[in-house]
Amino acid sequence: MQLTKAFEQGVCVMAMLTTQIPSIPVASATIHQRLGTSPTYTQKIVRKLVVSGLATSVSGQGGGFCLAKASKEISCLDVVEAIEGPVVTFPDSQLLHHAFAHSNGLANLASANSVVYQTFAKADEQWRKVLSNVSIADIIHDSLHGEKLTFVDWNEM
Amino acid sequence: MQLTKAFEQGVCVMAMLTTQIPSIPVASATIHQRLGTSPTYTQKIVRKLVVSGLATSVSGQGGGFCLAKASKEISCLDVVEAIEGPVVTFPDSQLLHHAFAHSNGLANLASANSVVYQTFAKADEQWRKVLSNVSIADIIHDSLHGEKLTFVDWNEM
DNA sequence: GAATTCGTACTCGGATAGTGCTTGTCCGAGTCCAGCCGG
DNA sequence: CCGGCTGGACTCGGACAAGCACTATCCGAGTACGAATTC
Repeated sequence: MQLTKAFEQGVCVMAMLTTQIPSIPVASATIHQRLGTSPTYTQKIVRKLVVSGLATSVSGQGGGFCLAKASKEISCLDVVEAIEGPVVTFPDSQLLHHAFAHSNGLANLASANSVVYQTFAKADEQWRKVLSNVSIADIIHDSLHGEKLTFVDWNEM
Repeated sequence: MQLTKAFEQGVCVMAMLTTQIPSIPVASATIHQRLGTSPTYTQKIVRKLVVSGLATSVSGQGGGFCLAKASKEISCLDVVEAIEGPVVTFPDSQLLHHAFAHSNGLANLASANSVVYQTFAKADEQWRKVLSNVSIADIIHDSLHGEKLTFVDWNEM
């Protein structure tokens, strides 16, 4: 069970936007060139960040993408859910319910379905909790090992 | 991000084995008929439970599968890892590292890779912790709503 | 009547299709900016 | 001057193709048990 690689790209994009000089948007071309990824696919991923309200887009010449809010206001979980949608690990196709609904004597086993569902819901909740307590700013800060953050213009590099 | 449907089948199998009269193995045919799933694929899933030490197999006529140990000694996490293998949610293909390793001034951003990795490792750990505290016996018990567990022979039903 | 053979029922495990989601491409449409006119 | 055209650079967003992991099938091999066979 893994997140998709699209999420990994999403994290990279957020890192670029965070370290970008705030007044200058990062162009789509700049992003996929730096990441070495597919131009159009990466564009779609960035678009998800925009739709989720983590980034803003600027059309036209000199356009691109900017961070929508302070990086300390954006958690890892926000990025996960922007790219992957809501996280529900138990693939509830009601198999337990269907398997045991018509069994003599043990028909109550059918309700194991919701018991399992709720157990995984709790586990998911804990997973989300950890990620919601770590912001993009925290990630950047911890990466720099005390070095001071300097904004750059990725378009120029 | 979801577990596979194979896992859901695995849970159903464990539920059957737990409620089966301990001295009689459950035949492979019995399992896939009750679940309404693919015979051969379900067989492969059960096999994974055997390899992981959650179930035992009996060859030959009258053969089938039994629980390898008491159901209260088997956690949800055991079943997850038997079917899915170890759970690592961050798909670490070193994209962050490669993207920023050769950037002027911000090369330290490359180490964000391991920071993110460890963040997700913590989240995964919490997820596992919840599941390891819930046993198959707990699931069965909570499903029965106070009704007493009666063992049956699924082969006969 | 006991050992051997045989048949049946079952699991083991690899090779190999089918399917659906992730990944990637293409293209038309919309938007913004800058420079070029014409009044 | 300055207001409106025009072209280029860019994002928007859907339709569609490719790749890969999950799902599913098939088949040969191994194993246990019981019944028939043989001496």
